[in-house]
Amino acid sequence: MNVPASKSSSPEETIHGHGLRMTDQRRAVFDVLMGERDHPTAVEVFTRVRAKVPNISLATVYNCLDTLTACGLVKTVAHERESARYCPNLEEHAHFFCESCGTVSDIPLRPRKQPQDVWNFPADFSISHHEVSFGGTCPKCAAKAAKQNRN
Amino acid sequence: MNVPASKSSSPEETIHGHGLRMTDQRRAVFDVLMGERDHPTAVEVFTRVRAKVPNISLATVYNCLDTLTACGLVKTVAHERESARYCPNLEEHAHFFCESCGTVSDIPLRPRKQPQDVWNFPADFSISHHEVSFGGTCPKCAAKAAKQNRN
DNA sequence: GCCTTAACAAGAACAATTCCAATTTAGATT
DNA sequence: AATCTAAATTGGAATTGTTCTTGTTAAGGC
Repeated sequence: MNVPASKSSSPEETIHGHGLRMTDQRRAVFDVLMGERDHPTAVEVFTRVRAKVPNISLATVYNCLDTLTACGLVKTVAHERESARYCPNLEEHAHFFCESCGTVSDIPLRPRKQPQDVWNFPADFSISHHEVSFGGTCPKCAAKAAKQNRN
Repeated sequence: MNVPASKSSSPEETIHGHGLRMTDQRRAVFDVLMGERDHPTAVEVFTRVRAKVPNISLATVYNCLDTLTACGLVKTVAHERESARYCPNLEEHAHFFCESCGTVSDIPLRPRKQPQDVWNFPADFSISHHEVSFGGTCPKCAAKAAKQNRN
């Protein structure tokens, strides 16, 4: 269960490639994530999906998120033990959490760079994945704060 | 509550500098973390501390860990929504989680390097902190696996 | 159209952490 | 040294986010 979803194939194909079915619920959960790419929590996905699939249960949302993640269509984002968030951006990237407004932004990796350029791994560590999250103030909130201070 | 503990001063001084007291419990929790620097969870700290302070409660361990963290004597380590771990290494560093044996290793930042060298932040993001965690196989487990494969 | 298995729904269970109210303690003040 | 006050600790209850369980529904191959 670690086959990356090739960007060309549809989510249906990817899911079928894992021997699983594309159901209304999975489709709706995926569409919600693709529709508003703001890194919602499971509960946020749940409330949004209900607009389309009114009888879906929270357990099913969790199941769908898990299977989408297992198929490599979605990434799970963890930050400081807050509730998990979900992200359909499959490019390598880090996350920035604005402490003032709570928004989460994707931060792309620079081309041809890798974490080992900055962190000094003793020899023979074999890295299979990394999760990088930043906290601070986003440009919007920084601007707002600057305006306040001017008065 | 964001004054870094200067390395020269004792934990007592640092705690007093925050207007707080050094109690037996806080001392014991701190000593446990300094004694075996393996990134224990709160419950692991709890069981270890009980050897010294048999009546300490788990709630107090959580309280102590919080105050030590607030005073900058200890860092909280989060990884993929597992239980929090605690670390008395105040140098800037990332963490490596071995998926095979579960050990956590500190990975130092290279001198004069910073995360922005690798991740491409749009202008005006003001970063106040970052948390970086890697998953993979540690040298010990890699060696073990290689040995197995040789047979 | 039937049958097997995957997927779903609803709620119970769970684990980690936080909260709360009552008691104890540290240490400043007399 | 006794007293006082705020801070710290305790134990248990409560909360939160997530997973598990059991019965029901629905796909898709035959």
